[in-house]
Amino acid sequence: MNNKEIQEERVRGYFLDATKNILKGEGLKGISVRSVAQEAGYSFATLYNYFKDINDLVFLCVKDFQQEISEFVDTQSGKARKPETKIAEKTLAYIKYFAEYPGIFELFYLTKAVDFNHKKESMEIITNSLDMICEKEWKAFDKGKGVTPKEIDHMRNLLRHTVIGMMLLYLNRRQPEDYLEFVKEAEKEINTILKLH
Amino acid sequence: MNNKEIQEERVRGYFLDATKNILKGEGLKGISVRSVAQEAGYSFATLYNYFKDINDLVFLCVKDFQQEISEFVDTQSGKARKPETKIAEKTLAYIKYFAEYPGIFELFYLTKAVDFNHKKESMEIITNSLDMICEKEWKAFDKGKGVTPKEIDHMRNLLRHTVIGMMLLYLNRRQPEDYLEFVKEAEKEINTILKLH
DNA sequence: TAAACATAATAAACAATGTTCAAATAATTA
DNA sequence: TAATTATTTGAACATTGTTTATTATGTTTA
Repeated sequence: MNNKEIQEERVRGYFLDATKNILKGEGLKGISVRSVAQEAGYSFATLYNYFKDINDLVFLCVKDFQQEISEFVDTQSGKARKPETKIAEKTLAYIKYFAEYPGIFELFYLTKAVDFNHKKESMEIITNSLDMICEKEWKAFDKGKGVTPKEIDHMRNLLRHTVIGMMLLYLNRRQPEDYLEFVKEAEKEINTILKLH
Repeated sequence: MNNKEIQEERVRGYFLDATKNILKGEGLKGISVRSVAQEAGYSFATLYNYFKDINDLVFLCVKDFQQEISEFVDTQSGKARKPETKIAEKTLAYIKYFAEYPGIFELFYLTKAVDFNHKKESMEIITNSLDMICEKEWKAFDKGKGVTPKEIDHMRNLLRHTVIGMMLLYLNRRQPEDYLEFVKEAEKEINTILKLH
């Protein structure tokens, strides 16, 4: 990478950081060509020298956020016991992350697919987001006797759908209204799906 | 209701119908003050004589759509057998409705709560949408022996969350890509939750 | 009937948004 | 230093939601 590329990459980073800050704070409603550029310290027109459009910039954040979520989940979940228990812990941490940053949930799950245009990579990161977080544990679960791979596949799908549905209703429809109640309900549903008691 | 009120109600109806048509066709992206007014046959400014703003108008559609969904589900689901079977059938029909009209899913579940402003009624219709559709069957289920009310409550929550999560991923993230596969997966998850085999 | 009034519909105007492009500025090179 | 290249930017345009003053229409009253 030559000097020019290094410098370009730096400027791109300023815009990316600005976008991430706004998303974590105000969410998508705070994002505009002008607000991002101001936060980055450039004119709004400069943005178009480094990114195709504002969507392009927003969806480039997906990768970084998935990384951040992964790290957050690791700090939250305890030391290894049964894989199912670990999956339950990680999934709950996953939920708590999005409850803290609703703007990132919005970006991951509530933006329309058509806005992604040709950002197939970001799309796939999101689709597999939770599964990737628990990848190791699902594999370990698979090795343990008594559950067929098909059943595990089914559990993983069910878990993903339930978690996303719960978050959607809580973050977008205020149901349940109370955070603690939300977490309690989430624990209960996760445990049911994973057959933990 | 005097003549004036009747006529006002009629004009409101024209705008409402226009909005519903656009939502069923193009979805929220097709909605604008100008497009709705054009479809209704009025100037865009006229809209503000009858509705607070464009959001007001859009959220007034919720009630009508919930009614329409309810009727659709009734035509789709067969004659009564076990309540659980009926719930499964109705839930699948519910899913199929939204798969046909993604714009209405968008309106029901993907719009931000803050946009609802003071439209608490629309909000509650949505929150209880699926539960209302299957209300009778859940009650019948409750009367059948062998399942506690608490367990039923839990099943209802789990079903709601899973269904919404599935629809979100299919309609917003194209996962699974294929409609038939989506329906098959939905059936499987619904049956698991309702303990049907 | 004609003037005064009330109501309904609208056009004009404004602010905020995304985007493009030519001009201005900064950096590099001969 | 002058010329060239690269980067940054302001001006401009289209589209959006919303407000407000004006027009058009119908009704009431002197």
